[in-house]
Amino acid sequence: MAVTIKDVSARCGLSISTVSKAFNNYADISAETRELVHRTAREIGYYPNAIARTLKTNRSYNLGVLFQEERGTGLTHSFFASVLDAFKSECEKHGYDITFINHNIGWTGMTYLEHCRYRNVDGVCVVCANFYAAEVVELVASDIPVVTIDHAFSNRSCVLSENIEGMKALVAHAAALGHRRIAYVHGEHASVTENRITGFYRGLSEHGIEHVPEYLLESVYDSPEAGAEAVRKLMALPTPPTCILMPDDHSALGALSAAKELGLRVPEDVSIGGYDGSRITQMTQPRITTVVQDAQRMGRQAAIYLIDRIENPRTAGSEMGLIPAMLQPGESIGPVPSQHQD
Amino acid sequence: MAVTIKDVSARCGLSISTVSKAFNNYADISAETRELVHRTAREIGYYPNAIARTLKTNRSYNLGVLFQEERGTGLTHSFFASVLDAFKSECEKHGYDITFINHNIGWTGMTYLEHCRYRNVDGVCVVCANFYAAEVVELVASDIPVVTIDHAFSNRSCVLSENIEGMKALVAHAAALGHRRIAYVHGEHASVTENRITGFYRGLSEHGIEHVPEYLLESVYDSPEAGAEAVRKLMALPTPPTCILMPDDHSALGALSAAKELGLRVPEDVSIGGYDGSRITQMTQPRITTVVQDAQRMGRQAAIYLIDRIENPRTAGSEMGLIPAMLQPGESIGPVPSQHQD
DNA sequence: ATGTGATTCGAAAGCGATTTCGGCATCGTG
DNA sequence: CACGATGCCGAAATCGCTTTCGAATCACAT
Repeated sequence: MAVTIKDVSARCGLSISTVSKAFNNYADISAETRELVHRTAREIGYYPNAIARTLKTNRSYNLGVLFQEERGTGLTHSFFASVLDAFKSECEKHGYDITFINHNIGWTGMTYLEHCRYRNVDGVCVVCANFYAAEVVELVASDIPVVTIDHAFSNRSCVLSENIEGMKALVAHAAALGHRRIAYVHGEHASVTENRITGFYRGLSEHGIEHVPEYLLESVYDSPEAGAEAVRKLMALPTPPTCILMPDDHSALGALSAAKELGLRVPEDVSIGGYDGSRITQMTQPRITTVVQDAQRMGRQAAIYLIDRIENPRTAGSEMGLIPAMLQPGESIGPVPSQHQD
Repeated sequence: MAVTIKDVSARCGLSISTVSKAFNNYADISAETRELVHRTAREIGYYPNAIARTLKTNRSYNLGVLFQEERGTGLTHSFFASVLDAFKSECEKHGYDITFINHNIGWTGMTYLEHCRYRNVDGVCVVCANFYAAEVVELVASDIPVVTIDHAFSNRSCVLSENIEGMKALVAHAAALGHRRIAYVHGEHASVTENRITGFYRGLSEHGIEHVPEYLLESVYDSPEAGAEAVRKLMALPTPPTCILMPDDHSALGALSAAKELGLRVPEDVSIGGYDGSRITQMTQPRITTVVQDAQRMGRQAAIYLIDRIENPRTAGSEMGLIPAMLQPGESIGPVPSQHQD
């Protein structure tokens, strides 16, 4: 069915080896024969079969992408979808395809690492997984080139969003508008979360605001419902916060609707902050004040690091890309209500 | 580096063939040796290499996914991301991995079909492409099993959302609330669009509403900005509509903010309808009345059809899955304002 | 003993490519 | 004219696995 190298060799009366070498730009092929080979290849629609080539060369031009699976939201998470999209585009530019890595393929109980070997991927991008899981650690510690996003392993390349600075900027913005009772609803345990909490603390102290333990609440990323619940709890405190920073934009949406249920106007009665900078923040009323993470750049950078590591195993070291996050003021964080100023 | 079948054969003193046959459940292997092979395989961490197996059997257990690329929004489109997510999960259950198919891989100008052959995919799911493009037609007409989503080719399996019924239900909902000046802002040319327009017309006529040409406007899917612009145009008409149905939920968001800019309350002054049933519709104020498309089920069904076709090439015919869409009432479509009733 | 059938295993070819190494012209040079 | 150098190409091994077909063994009936 498919046209193979044999067809090309037969058609131009050359050996298989010669055709192969013509395709791989070997020096011992004359310009004319190289031209002949390429021409006839084009005529009969020949492309070297990636599978056969991989078997022989051990280079698949295929990259693995590891997405979290414990929670359902893999691809549907807009931030990670953007990262993946950019990663994919950049990979394609360099001739790499991508495949998802998982650990429940078929009946077999393959680990992530085993799945990678099974498919012969040249490298893996760990996008959003539980970085503390044994299986992930095993993969990262293996000889397969790895790049991680939003988590740093020693001796491996990674791309990080500037979470500390981003969070500090958000707190500074709120403080500049007079807020001193600032609450932070954070997501689950992860590097990202730790860094944002650090940024939150630093932001507070830089503006001489002392931290109230009740104002730090754990919630779940990307869950409007959990976000709404957190807001209800906070507003039920004896002295509720005047500004609530949420783990992400979807949670902020949940916060907005919780506020409405409570009869509170945003930002007149309470201010709400988001994180991520997803498109929806610009379409809500009020527009959500958020911190934009440059997902496109993160995905692109990850691809560049990974491919560099694959193609230049000696020279390429483990790089760490810090991608700046930018405050995007909306209307959901406003001046502190006067009766609340202290 | 990697452990091969040879290692297993050496370790248990059996030939390579025997090990292979033990793994593939051949009948001429005794229960004891089969057990021995599996045990030692487990001990030294052996998994058959997918690449080598593919080369020999011409079955890659790899499925291609074709996403639109002309516009940037591939993975970031929430509806398609959901479809893909479900497709992926179902495939993994059956032991298939998935790879993205595109036509600008590296420097080579491969067509979609060539890319599929290059990677030896067992089948392809065309999710959101320009179904009229020559390249796509070529792929669909080839011998590679194909399933399409939201577009039907003769003699190929497909999964369709019930767009006509969905749209009719939406119109009926608006009509029941007294609306007779109903506008429809539709997306670009595509089967989906045609069907929804058909549903729109039918809905109107079923309720004895005559169609006003100015009330049918073309916009772009998933573009709040374009949606907002369409709303501005509609509301500038001599007799503006009382209810505007948008191509999707994101566009509906754009419509909401356009209405706000115009000083119109939703739904008191004008009603807005969405489509898709994405999560955000439940978190806006007002909540958006929309039609839920069961993206999960669509993706799952596509995977089932495709794998069936691959694994049972004789018996499996070309199936057509119609997935019902369901009206999800929110608050953005309300009763017609009294001064507008005619 | 011999033949028969069932059971279990191994040798070897081959999937489509890459890559080493050697062969054969051709050519310049002493 | 001989000889080594150079340029160009092909034979064959190989990657890790599947699968056909024949061989070996054993039991059992003849």
